[in-house]
Amino acid sequence: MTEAQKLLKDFPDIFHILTNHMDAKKMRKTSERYYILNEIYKLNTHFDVDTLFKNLSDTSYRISRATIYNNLELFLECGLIVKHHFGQNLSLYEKSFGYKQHDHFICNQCQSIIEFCDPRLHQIKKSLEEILNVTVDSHSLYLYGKCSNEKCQKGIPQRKIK
Amino acid sequence: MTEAQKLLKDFPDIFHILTNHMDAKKMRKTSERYYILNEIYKLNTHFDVDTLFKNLSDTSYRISRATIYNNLELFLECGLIVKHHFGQNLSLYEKSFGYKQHDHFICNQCQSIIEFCDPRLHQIKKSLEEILNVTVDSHSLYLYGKCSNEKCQKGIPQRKIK
DNA sequence: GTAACTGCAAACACTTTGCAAAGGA
DNA sequence: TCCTTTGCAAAGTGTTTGCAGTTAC
Repeated sequence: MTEAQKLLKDFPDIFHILTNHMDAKKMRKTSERYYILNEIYKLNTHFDVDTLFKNLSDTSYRISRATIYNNLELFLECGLIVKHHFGQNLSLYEKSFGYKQHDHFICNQCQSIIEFCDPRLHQIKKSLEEILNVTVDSHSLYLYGKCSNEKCQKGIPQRKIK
Repeated sequence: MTEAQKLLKDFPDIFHILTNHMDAKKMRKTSERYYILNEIYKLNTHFDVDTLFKNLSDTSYRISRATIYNNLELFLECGLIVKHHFGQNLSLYEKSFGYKQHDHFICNQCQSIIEFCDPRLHQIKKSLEEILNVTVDSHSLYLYGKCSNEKCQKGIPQRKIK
C-alpha cells in the first residue's frame, strides 16, 4: 500500500469503492487520485474545483486543475461525490458516500444552505417511474427562499456567492 | 403603441406584466425588450441564449447578446421566464406565465426532457417552511434516469446537449 | 436634454483539450 | 516497455463588463 493510499485509512469504505472501481475498469491507481479523494473527504462542506485546488496546493502535492477535473469525473461515476448547480454558473461538489441522501434549501438573501430530507420525494420518484415508464437514477431538488435569519426575512439585498 | 409592442398583441397578459413592471421601476420601454419577449413566447421549448440570439438575428432586428442577457434578467424578475441548469454548464430558459408549474425528468442517455407535476412537492415545501421556519419562494426539481426509449434503457452512451 | 439602454469587443471565469513527460502495470 | 495519466498552457464556451453612441421620456 502506497503513502497516498494510506491517507485514506480513516475512510476504508471509500478506499475500497474507489479501488474496486479502478480495478474493474483497469485504471491505474495513481497517487493523485487518492490525494484528491482524501482531501474531499476531509471537507465537511460543499466545495468548488478552485477551493479543492488551493487546498491541495497547500499540501506538499502539486496537482493540476486538469487532473482534478478528470478525477472528479471518476468519483462521480463511483458515486463517491455528487455535483450541484446552486443557481450560479458554478459547479459545487459534495462527498456522498455514507451520508444520508438529502436535498438543499438555499437562502436567496444570504446564500446559506440548509440540508433536509423528505421521504415524499422517494414516492414522487416511484410514481414517475410507473407513470412515464422510465427509470429514475438520481435527482436534484433545491428550494429557494428566505432563511430564518431576521435580516433575510426583511429582504436585505442578495449578494453573490464568492 | 409602438410596432414592437404590437407584436405582443397575442399575449396581452404578458404585455401588461412587463409594461407594469417597467413603469413601476421607471425603466424605459425599449423595442428590444418587446422583440425579445415576443420571440420567447413564440417558442414552445426550453431555449438557451445562443438559440434566442440566432432566432432574433433571423428577423430584421439585430439585438446583441449583451442586451439579451440584460433583459432575461428583467424577465426573470417579472416571473415571465424561469432559468434552468439541466446538469450541463449551460443555462436554459423557459417561458413561465400561464403555464402550469411543472418539473423535469431528464434522460441521461438521449437528453430528452419530460415535464411532470406532482402535488406532493407542494406539501414538501409547506412542511419545510414549518420545520425550518423559512419562506420558500421557488424550487427546482430534476429527476435523472433513462427514458422509455428502448435504446436508452439498454444504456447507449450519453451524448451532450447541442 | 439627459440618463437609461444598446451594441460591440474585450475581459472574465470555469472547464476542456493537446501534447510532451512521467510513472503504474 | 507500454500506454494510461499527469501537468502545463492554450483554447473553448458561456457570461459579464466598459464604454461610446443611441434613444425613450
